[in-house]
Amino acid sequence: MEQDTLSKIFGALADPTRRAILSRLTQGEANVSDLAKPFLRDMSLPAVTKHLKVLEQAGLITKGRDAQWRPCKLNGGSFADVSAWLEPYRMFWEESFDRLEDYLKAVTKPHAPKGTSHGQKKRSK
Amino acid sequence: MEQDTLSKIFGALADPTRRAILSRLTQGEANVSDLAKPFLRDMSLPAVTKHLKVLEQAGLITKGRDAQWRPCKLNGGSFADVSAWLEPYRMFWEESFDRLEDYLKAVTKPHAPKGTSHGQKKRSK
DNA sequence: TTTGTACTAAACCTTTTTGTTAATTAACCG
DNA sequence: CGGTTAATTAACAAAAAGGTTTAGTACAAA
Repeated sequence: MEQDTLSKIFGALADPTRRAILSRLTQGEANVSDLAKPFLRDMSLPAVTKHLKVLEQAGLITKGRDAQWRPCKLNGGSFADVSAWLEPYRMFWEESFDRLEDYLKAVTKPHAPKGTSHGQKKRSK
Repeated sequence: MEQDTLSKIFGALADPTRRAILSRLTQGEANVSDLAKPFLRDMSLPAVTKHLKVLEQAGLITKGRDAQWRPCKLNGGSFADVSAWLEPYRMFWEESFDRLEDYLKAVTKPHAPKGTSHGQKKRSK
C-alpha cells in the first residue's frame, strides 16, 4: 500500500458511515458497540470495526482500553492537517469572484510586474 | 453508484496526483496536457484525463472549451463544502486541550446545566 | 470454571478504483 | 484534403475497498 498522510485522511473521510462516527464522537468518547449501534441495521459489527480501524490509521481517532471496552475519541491532529491543506484554497470560496479573477489574471500574466512580486494590475473593464 | 456530495469530494481529494492538480490550478487555468505534463513519467495521459473527471464530478474543478483545448479551473463551491463540514471539528484542533476536555465533560454530563445551554463549569484542577 | 459480553481476525466475495494500450473524435493548419 | 495536436473512449487487468460469515481472544462476573 504505502500511502501518505493526507491521502489516508481524505480516504477515511470519503465514507458517510465514517463521517457519521466522527460526528458522534464530537459529543464525547464512545465504545465500539455504542458507535456501531446506529448502523447495525445496515451492516455487521465487524464492518464497523473496520471503519474504526480506517479512522484510527488516518489519525482521526484514537482507541483506548478499558477492560473489554475500547473507548474511542477524536484526535485533533488530523483535522488540523485538513484545515492546513485547505488554507491555500480559501480565497477560492471565500472572496468575491471579481477579486479572485483579478488576482488570477495578475498572477498568470507576469509580463512586466512593475516592481511588486504580486503584480497588482489595474484593469480597464 | 449513487454517492453523496461530500463522499465524492473527499474521495477525489484522497489521491496525491489529484491534489497536485488542484494545487497547480491555484495558479490559474490550465489545459489537460499542461496539467498532465508533471505526471507523464508516472502515468499516461488517459490516466490524467480520468483524474480530471473525478475532480470535475466532485465539483472541485470545471472544464471549459477552447477549440481543441479544455481549460480547467478551480471551482470554489466544493471547497466551501469541505470547509463547512470541517467547522464543527475546529475546536478539536484549535483550542487548548484543557478547554476541550472541560467542554466535553460539560456536554456529556448534562445533569443540571444550571441555566446556560453551553454549561461552562469551573474545574478544581 | 463456565458463561456472557466486547471486540477483533481470517477467509472470502463483489464492486470500485486506478492504471494500461489502442482506437476515436474533434479541431486546427498548410 | 491530409496531417498534427488535444483530448476522450473502450476494453481490459490488477489492486484496493467494503461488505459478509465464522471463528477466536480477552476480560468480567456468576
